[in-house]
Amino acid sequence: MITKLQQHYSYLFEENLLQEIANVSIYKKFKEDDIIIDVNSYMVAIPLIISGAIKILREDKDGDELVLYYIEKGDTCAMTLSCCMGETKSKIKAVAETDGTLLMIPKNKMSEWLSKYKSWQEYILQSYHSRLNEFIDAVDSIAFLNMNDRLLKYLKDKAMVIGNDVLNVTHLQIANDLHTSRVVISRLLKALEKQSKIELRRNQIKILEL
DNA sequence: ACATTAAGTGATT
DNA sequence: AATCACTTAATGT
Repeated sequence: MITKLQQHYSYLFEENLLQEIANVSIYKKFKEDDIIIDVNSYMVAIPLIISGAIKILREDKDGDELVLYYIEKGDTCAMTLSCCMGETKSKIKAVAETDGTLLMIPKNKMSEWLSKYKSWQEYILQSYHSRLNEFIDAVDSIAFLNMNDRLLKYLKDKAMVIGNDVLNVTHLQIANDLHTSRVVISRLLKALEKQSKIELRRNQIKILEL
């Protein structure tokens, strides 16, 4: 496992820290659509993603969802970090976008390393920084962008995290992620197809140019 | 052949 | 942009 760590994280962390991570963390595999973190769950460990992608979404009391952003290898979940610090419940839900693997780091270690390792401290800070930016983007797209632009961003993000421009999703799934109705998505997608930006098939969308 | 699910469309608010 | 009502197309049993 230490070798896998070195492959993906050696550019981020010093050798001692890598070794310590390897010693205390738990290696986990996850499959597409697995729920990594659910709302209102207490965090006992923070995830460090080795491979695959996870989407972070907000869920209201009716179970309506809204995708905030994606995290990939080398990322961690800033929400979890803040939950670990404050002993609060998770306010978000994390669902696996693809199959992948991650490390769970016990939360007591995470604060211990903050003072012990400079690289860890920088990583956590930088992680907060980038998540906050993505969060602002998400807010922007809801507040200022029309549905068409949100859909474009969604398709782009999705293609990027799975590293493929053929997406296997239904219009209904997209509608749920963007918190709108299927009919709206179908119409917008149809319009995009007419502009030769995408190609539509059942359960599949191929991205030509965005 | 029939049922189910995904997608397309016009009309209305 | 959302909702309704309805049609059409694809897919599974």
